[in-house]
Amino acid sequence: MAQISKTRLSAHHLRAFVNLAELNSFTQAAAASHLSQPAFSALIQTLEGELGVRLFDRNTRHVELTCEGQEFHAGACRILAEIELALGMVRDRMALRRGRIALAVLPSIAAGWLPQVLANFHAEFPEISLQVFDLLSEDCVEHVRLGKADMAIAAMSVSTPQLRAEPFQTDDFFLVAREGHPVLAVQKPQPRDLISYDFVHLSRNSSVRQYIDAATFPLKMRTVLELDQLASVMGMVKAGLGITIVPALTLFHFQHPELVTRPLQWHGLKRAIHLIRRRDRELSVPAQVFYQRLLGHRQHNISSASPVAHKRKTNA
Amino acid sequence: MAQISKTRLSAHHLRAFVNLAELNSFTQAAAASHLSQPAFSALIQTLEGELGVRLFDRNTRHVELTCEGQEFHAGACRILAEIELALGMVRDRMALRRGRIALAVLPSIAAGWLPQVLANFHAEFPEISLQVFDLLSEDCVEHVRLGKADMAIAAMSVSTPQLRAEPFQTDDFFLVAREGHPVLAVQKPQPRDLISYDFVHLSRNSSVRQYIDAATFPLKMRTVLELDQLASVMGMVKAGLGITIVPALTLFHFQHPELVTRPLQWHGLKRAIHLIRRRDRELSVPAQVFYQRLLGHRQHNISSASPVAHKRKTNA
DNA sequence: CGATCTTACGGGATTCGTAAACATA
DNA sequence: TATGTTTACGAATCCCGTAAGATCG
Repeated sequence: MAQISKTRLSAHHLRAFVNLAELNSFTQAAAASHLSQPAFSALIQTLEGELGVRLFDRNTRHVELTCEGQEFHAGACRILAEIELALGMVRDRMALRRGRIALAVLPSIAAGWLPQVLANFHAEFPEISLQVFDLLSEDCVEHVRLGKADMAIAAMSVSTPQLRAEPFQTDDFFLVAREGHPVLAVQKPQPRDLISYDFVHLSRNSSVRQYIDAATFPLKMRTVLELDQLASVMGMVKAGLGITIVPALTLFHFQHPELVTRPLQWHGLKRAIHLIRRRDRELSVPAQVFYQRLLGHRQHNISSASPVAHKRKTNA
Repeated sequence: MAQISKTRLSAHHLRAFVNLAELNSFTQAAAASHLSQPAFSALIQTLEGELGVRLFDRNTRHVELTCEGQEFHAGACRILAEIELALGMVRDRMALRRGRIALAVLPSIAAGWLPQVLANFHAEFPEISLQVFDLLSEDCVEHVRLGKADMAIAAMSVSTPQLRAEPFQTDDFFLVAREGHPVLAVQKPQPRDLISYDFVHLSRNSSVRQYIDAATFPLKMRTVLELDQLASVMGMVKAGLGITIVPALTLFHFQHPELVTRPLQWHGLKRAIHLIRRRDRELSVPAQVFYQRLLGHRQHNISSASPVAHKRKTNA
């Protein structure tokens, strides 16, 4: 019914009505409604006018619900309850007592520093359900584009009408070799220092590999093996099949007594990790808060978290 | 919570919000809400301000609910539904105050069980004025067709574009004879057991008579007298001029110590009483309530009310 | 007469519509 | 550029509080 749009019916009216129905006194109900008594009286009259029914039988000594008033009282209580409920749910969301966050992140991040951030967040807001998609960069972005994830952390930048990327952290590359490998004798190895050694690489379509190929161009590495999984690469390097180059964020794969890592400072060999969001969609309240937590952890990640874990080894 | 009294939340706001949530366009939703578009825009902003959450992600090309907005949408719909409900109930109750019901019913019903139903209804809703037309079935239907009556209870079924009939109750036929009449010696009289006795009948154009003639075909009754009024038939039977057959609903005419009634179970000898209404016109609220009362009384009428009243006599 | 509801009236906030500015595909 | 949203602003309305009036026990 279009009736309702016409009906100037507010929660205020309903609360006042219920107060009067339960207190049976204009004076008391007015006080309970934080209104002057005449204003309250007018309000009840307005309500009766809107409904077209007299809701109270009243004189100066007695106030009592009419038949229609009783009928409406039940309805008014239910309406107010529904309002409380709806408002409560919204408030809960704002207070982070409800909600859901979906993230799409690189596997290296999902397995690296993210768990700690998630754990902290979950400890603080246990009612927020969390979902993580660990995907390669392209798929991360796609998840955001399709709305499956609120935001993504990926090793690429996107700037489209739909998506917005902001720099989040940078990721330096490290040389990894088996302990005692001759390449470790070189203090600050450059591309030309490495071409004589056998390499174990990630497969040619990985973004990491493309960074490396670009940075060493036009030199050719001696690739003895290409693999898809970093864990496999680690095994091969440990077995002495060759050396490899990987980003800092993946170094946790290579934490092993027999392996040594060395930072590489080659021109252009630096991954840019971006935080990607949709332009047209505001982050949900929980996601906004989580986003702040992410930014708070960023500093640690770049300079300390991963590299620190290996300082021990690189200096060894 | 005192929160609500503070919250300036009206049905107007909710309806506007729901319109926008469902139309996904400020312009269209503003029209649907009978507001100018800027006013509508401001209204949504007010609502968002009240709740403290952004409810819509929007730009000039796209409007879409946020996560929190979806949550609130469900709540808003429920609230509006409750409002509709409460308003409807009040309006219904109001209608019951100053209403009017017009019925067209068979004389046998008007004099039989209807008075009790009317009396109960009138006690419950004294402000409703009642009108009863006691007419033969055809005229009952005609009164409904012409709008003179809200509904009819008649011994016929009609199914036209205008009228709708629904089965209401069935009406068995009874043999009536003066006490000591030889026909009473027969236990379960069939048509052939009756043709040797004199009959007092209703006139040939009455629907009751047509039922009887059809059920006894091709046998011929020995009709000594035809009358228009059941009361007259009763007098004749009591005087010993003959026996007769009448529907159960009319038996109250024959409650007399000198008369005996016997149920007849002949094939096809059973009146179907229908409740007839116009298809194009919804029953008024009072009429709807009365209709419910009718249905409530129906069971009694069929199996107990009339027959029970005569069990005493038939067993005598 | 006294407690309580209703009416009268002025100030202040809210809401509306028109017109112009702004944004995005 | 064209469509659609937001901002600006004046006018009408609504709402509230104070003060006076009316009513019933």
